Amino acid sequence: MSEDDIFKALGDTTRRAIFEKLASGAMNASALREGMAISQPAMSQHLAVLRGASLVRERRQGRYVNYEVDPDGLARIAGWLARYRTYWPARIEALEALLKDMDQ
Amino acid sequence: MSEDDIFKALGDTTRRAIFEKLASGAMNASALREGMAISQPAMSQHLAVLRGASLVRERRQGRYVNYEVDPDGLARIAGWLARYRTYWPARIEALEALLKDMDQ
DNA sequence: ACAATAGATAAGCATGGACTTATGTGATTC
DNA sequence: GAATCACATAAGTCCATGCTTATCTATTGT
Repeated sequence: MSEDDIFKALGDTTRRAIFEKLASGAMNASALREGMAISQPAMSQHLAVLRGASLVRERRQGRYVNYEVDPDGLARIAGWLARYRTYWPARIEALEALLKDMDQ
Repeated sequence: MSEDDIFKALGDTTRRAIFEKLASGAMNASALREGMAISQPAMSQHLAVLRGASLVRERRQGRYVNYEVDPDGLARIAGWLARYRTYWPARIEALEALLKDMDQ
């Protein structure tokens, strides 16, 4: 798991779509494929890449493999982003505040 | 400028290094090359990619071109990241707090 | 034990991306 | 105005990557 792995993993639209789907709830590879014109091996390969970037983690459940968001990858991005905080525009601060409100 | 462009741009170690250098202060392409085993055309091409991702912007100054961090790209990443706030571990919140302290 | 199902892996192919050398363009200096 | 300098662009090469089809492994159900 490196910043290279993470950004490369997210540099693919399909993978970001998969990640987004997982963010709305853990599910197995077959469930992920539903409504996504993507072959079984392709999905498997994408998940492997996301796993290698610590953006996703798996949990075996019988013959199913349940996938879920791995906070580690997200944390790493946040860490990277934080280094450039000096350049964050006011708009981001506003967004942050908004999100903080929404949480409550 | 799309999320694809941004993540793809950052998926390259050399480009992240260039970006990091620029984050420590605006400079022209030649200055950027100093201490970085990279050819002039390669640098120019990397800068073009970073520009295309709104991570960097240029300002012509005579025959020099001064490059600087463009907050737009960073804002876009922050926005993307914010969508998955639910999964941010406590550690990030701590980091955020720390950075907020350091600002003062 | 056997068939079916969920998923991973292998191998091949086609495209994309990072580099190279060579050349072009626009500003500066003598 | 000719040489020089800062940078961009063109064209070619090589490796990475995302897909495909085919096959393998592991678990479940009958």
